[in-house]
Amino acid sequence: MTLFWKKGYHATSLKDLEAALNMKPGSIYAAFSSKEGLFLEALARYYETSRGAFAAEMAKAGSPLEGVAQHLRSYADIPTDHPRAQACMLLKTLVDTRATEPAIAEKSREYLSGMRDAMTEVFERAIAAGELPEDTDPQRLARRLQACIMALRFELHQGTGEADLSALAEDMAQEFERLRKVST
Amino acid sequence: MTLFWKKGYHATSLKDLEAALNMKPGSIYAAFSSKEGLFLEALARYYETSRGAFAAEMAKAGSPLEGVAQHLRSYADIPTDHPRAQACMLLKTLVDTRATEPAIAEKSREYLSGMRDAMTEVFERAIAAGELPEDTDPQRLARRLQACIMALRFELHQGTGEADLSALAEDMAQEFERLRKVST
DNA sequence: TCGCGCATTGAGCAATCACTCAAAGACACC
DNA sequence: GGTGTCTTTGAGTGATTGCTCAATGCGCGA
Repeated sequence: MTLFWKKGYHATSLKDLEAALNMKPGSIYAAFSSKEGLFLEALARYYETSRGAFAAEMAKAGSPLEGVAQHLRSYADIPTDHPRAQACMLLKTLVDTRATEPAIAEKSREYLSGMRDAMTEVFERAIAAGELPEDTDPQRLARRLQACIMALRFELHQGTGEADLSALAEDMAQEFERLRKVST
Repeated sequence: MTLFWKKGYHATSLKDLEAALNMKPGSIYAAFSSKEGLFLEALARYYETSRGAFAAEMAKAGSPLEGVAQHLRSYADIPTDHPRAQACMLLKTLVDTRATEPAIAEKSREYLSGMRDAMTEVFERAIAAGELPEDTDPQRLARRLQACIMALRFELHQGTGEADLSALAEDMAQEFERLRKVST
């Protein structure tokens, strides 16, 4: 997964995979049936761990909106040489495969939508808890949050310095905090 | 340029390029010396026309901040089947080549920084015109604007429907309009 | 110890990759 | 028409691609 994430589907060769998995081609094909099959399993693993980690982070937070703001700010703390300091694998994959590998691209879209669902739930909880007004559209906010996360991760990918990155994360976090209903 | 933009550096083969340019391999190498050379020229063209178009759009707008908001909203009007209805070529390139083609990745970063400079100028004009407070940081706003544009274009890439897209663009546009200094 | 079922091996497949170069063609000037 | 210069041509280069399969190794019950 790490290798595919770093190099992308097209730029990763079977030679690379043999070395990374310490398996010979025959074994790889016995287990995954094709490069595409192996990639799809790596992508599924990425999706599941990402979604799980997001849910866990939200559960730990003091409130839904606090969790969102905290999550956005957390991207500023990732060191530039960390393996997570690059674009979201779902974004990379969709960009890499949309024109050439429709099956993989479709899965990416599906997973992106799944992540958005997890975000929608957070905003629904915020509404239920009275943190956001009743007439808030949670799906719309989820898309906005996802847009922020994609952009932040792409900044990581670019290698943007910590100061600029935390300024951007701060702006985004405040954008969501400003939505908080003034307690009545 | 269109072909490279659509398929990316790795997924575009010389065969594809021969067909698109209607040139035989020999002529291509006489003119561009390598696939990388040809790609870099395509990327330079993308950068120059993008930057030019952005500057022209800003010049036409009633005020700097109006221009920014209008530009963001304009992404919602791009039809899904349009060639521009995909991620920014600079983003795609950086994502595609960071791990494998350092020279190309570096050029992408340079161009992204150049685009950000153009955006910084717009916010500087907004400050000079009294549209934004004197203590505003134009570079910080530029990075925020670029983040929004990257995210919007990636939504286009995903194939997000017009309704969701214009809702997102609207949220982003208002975010910048809200910065406007209340006239004193 | 033997035989059986299953996983692993890695040389090698056809296809494709980016790229080269000797030969033919195109064009301007006299 | 002839000559010199520059461009275009496309078959062919070796390397690499994703992938196959007969041969071998291994673990386990009898």
